[in-house]
Amino acid sequence: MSRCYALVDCNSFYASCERLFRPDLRQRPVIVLSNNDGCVVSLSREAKDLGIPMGVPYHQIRDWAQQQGVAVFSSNYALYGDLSNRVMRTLEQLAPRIEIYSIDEAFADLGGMQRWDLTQWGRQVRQTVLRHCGLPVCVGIAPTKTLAKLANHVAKGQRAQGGGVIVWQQAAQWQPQLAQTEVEAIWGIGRRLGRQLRLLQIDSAADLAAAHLPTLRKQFSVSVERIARELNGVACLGYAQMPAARAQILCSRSFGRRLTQQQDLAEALCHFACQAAEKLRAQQQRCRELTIFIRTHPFAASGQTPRPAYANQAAWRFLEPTADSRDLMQACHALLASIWRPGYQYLKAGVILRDFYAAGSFQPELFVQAPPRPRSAELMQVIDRINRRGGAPIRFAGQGLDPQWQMRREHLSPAYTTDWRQLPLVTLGPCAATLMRRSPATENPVP
DNA sequence: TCTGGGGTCCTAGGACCC
DNA sequence: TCTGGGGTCCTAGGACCC
Repeated sequence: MSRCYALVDCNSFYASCERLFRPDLRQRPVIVLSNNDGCVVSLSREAKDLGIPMGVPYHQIRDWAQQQGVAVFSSNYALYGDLSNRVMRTLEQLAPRIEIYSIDEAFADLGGMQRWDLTQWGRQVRQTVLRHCGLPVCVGIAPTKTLAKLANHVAKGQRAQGGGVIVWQQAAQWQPQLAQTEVEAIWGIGRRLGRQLRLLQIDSAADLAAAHLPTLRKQFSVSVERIARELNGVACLGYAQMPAARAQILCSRSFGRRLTQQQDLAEALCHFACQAAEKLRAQQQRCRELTIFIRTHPFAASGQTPRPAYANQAAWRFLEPTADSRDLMQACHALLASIWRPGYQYLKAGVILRDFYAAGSFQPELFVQAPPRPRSAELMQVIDRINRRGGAPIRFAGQGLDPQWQMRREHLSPAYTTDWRQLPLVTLGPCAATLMRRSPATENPVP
């Protein structure tokens, strides 16, 4: 049976989320910043039209953006994560099965639905998600994931004409588009590969589709060969309904300000370790390896006022797999002591967990068994349950009481959908409903 | 002063084994 | 004249994605 994939992708996802509870921003340019208010990572249509580039450091455009009346937001992952869930639950009702690919997009498996009016199906998806979640999406449908991605990209460009849905079932439908698509615009071809492909006169998606497959594999990799096949309608990328358990878990942050004390770094690392442990337990696993890394500013040595730069990492192997936050924190302390160097201004640190085992699946060596922590699993379970409920979380003293490394989020919007205290208020006027929200500072409703 | 965080997949090369 | 070869496993690093 031939395959058929739909890619459903939210338009300007973070910016759209911010706008959802701020109808006053509906026609205004909106941008969302990365952690620490570093770079621009999401732009509304109006902000793109102003020419703000994706990924630009915010400080480079701050004053200008203010003059242009751009609404600026810090990343609010509590809000985006919750709205993403609502979108995915909605899609599950509209498709036989979906594969969640990222926070704002999902593939739907439409195999067996080829005789349907797929354009009509795509329109229904757009309408339903808009009605249930208030978020605009575009839909691309094609026989392979790579083509569905491209169809979605085209649909985004055409949505002004009332479209937003592109369906390709025959090669004649997608071939004209391949000729117009730059090779770097293909899913899986980045800047580096693009440059190398262009050296071989492969400039467009059509060129890649027509390229000699064994040469592609030899000169690049099997991944590039697969992309070329997919552009010809031959599905190489399978469908994964269940998200595979993560093979590694990484928790890291750039700090809101530089850290110079070992104790502050230790607290940050312990905090990341506890976050990572929570994710590990959520996927019912234990890990045998923990890596920490610390580093100064990457541009420290080359900046205007050069500072000494330092980066290092170290790994710990547990005798037996563990998911106990206390084991991970102990390892963090030991590892930090081995790579800590005084006299540097540290900007970033992180914890990586690897080498996972399901509980009970590990054969310990006969004579080297770690002394078990009594009732470890039960304790962690209770902590996770309490922390999932929201409100004040349970934390370990090692995470610190007054973190010195909190990130900068000067433009954070309320947690409209995940915190009772920040719920938006709606007051009904004589003619129209006006959306209100509480000001966190005063608890008074403000428009 | 100011440049994110969290992932995956693939390959090359070294260690080790028989 | 001339030092085996083939296989597996692991890790580091590169490239990509959102």
